Amino acid sequence: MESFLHYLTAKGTFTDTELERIAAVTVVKKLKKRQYLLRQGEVCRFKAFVVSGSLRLYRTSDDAVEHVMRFATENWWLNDLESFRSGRPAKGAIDALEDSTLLLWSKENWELLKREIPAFNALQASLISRSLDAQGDRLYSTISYSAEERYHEFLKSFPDFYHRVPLHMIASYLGVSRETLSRIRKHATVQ
Amino acid sequence: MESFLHYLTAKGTFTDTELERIAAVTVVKKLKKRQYLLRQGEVCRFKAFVVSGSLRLYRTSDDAVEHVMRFATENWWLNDLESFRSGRPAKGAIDALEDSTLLLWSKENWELLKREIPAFNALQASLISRSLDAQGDRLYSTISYSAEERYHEFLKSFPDFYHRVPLHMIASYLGVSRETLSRIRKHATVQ
DNA sequence: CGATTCTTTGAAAACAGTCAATCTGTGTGG
DNA sequence: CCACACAGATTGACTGTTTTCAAAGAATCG
Repeated sequence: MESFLHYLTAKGTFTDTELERIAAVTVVKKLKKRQYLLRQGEVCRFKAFVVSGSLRLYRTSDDAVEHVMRFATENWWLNDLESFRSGRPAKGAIDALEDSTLLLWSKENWELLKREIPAFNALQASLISRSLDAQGDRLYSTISYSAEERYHEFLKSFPDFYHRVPLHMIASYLGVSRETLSRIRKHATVQ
Repeated sequence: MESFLHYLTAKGTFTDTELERIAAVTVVKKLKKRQYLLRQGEVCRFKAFVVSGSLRLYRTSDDAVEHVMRFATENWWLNDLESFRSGRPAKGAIDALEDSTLLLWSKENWELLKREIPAFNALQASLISRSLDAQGDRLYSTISYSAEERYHEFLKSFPDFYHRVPLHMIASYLGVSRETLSRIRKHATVQ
């Protein structure tokens, strides 16, 4: 909770009353490694903020292969945006890669905070825009770069994931098989 | 302009005064095929709405290959979002695929409309969220499906693009070479 | 320790990219 | 109106990359 309040004050201007108001409606949730926060097909009724640990959002295709859409660690937001917004069943599932501590807000409280606290509303708008930019860049790199280049870009962007996330999930995130990523990595270290 | 007012009233609730206010600050722009609306490196200072015609937003990689990020036709919005928001040089360029008619708003007027007209603000927020969802789905399909599956999905989503957009640009959008797409298409029609 | 998860490796097959040539249709200028 | 140029699409032959399948080797955890 501490760290979240630091995060908020770093990202926007909030009065103490506003911070209390926000704190009053946040719920702390702890997840063990491999526990689900959201299952595919459920409606996503929350916004989550990662205090510690790491999680992934992934989709499962018809042939039962899991495809990682995003990772999230300390100070990242995470939910199934489309399901949260529309109330439709989530296309993705969310589970924990490590034991994690999260802060959750119900959709009702989230809307309330957006309405009542201008800086909160501005923050979330800016988060959405930045997600869109980031996802645009990722899309560009998947249609433009080779698997090897994407892997190195990934490591540059998220250096600590190398240790915290299993290789086969990074492969899945990059859209290549784990065998291919294993070989790419071998190449890189030999040089 | 007519069609845009129809679009607006279909998407939200606007009073006549609001519609006039919006109309008062929109600029009509016509582009010939192959003309640029935005060049890579320029700052994108406008939002555009496509009344007729079609355009593409693309990035050029170091090896001088063009990669189509998106297409836009009638009733689509288009700009370089990141540059528009941040004021940084655009990573993408925009040009016309056909002779096109657009409506433009300067950043100042756009912000003004968002501030003054709640329904306008709501509309643009919803557009951003939907873009994010759509781009998420596209990302999923690029990391999950084969080129052939993606091509058919593309045709299902945008049937008229088949006639209006050159094949090599669809290939670029899908992240495959034009030769590969040519062969995929041949396969499909033979069956 | 035993079980599970994760990573690596090899070999074959499928797939996609490159290069070069050709073919097609469109539109422009003479 | 024709000829020519040009943009776009296709094809073949070849190369290179990635997947798949199967097996085995680490690492981690209870």
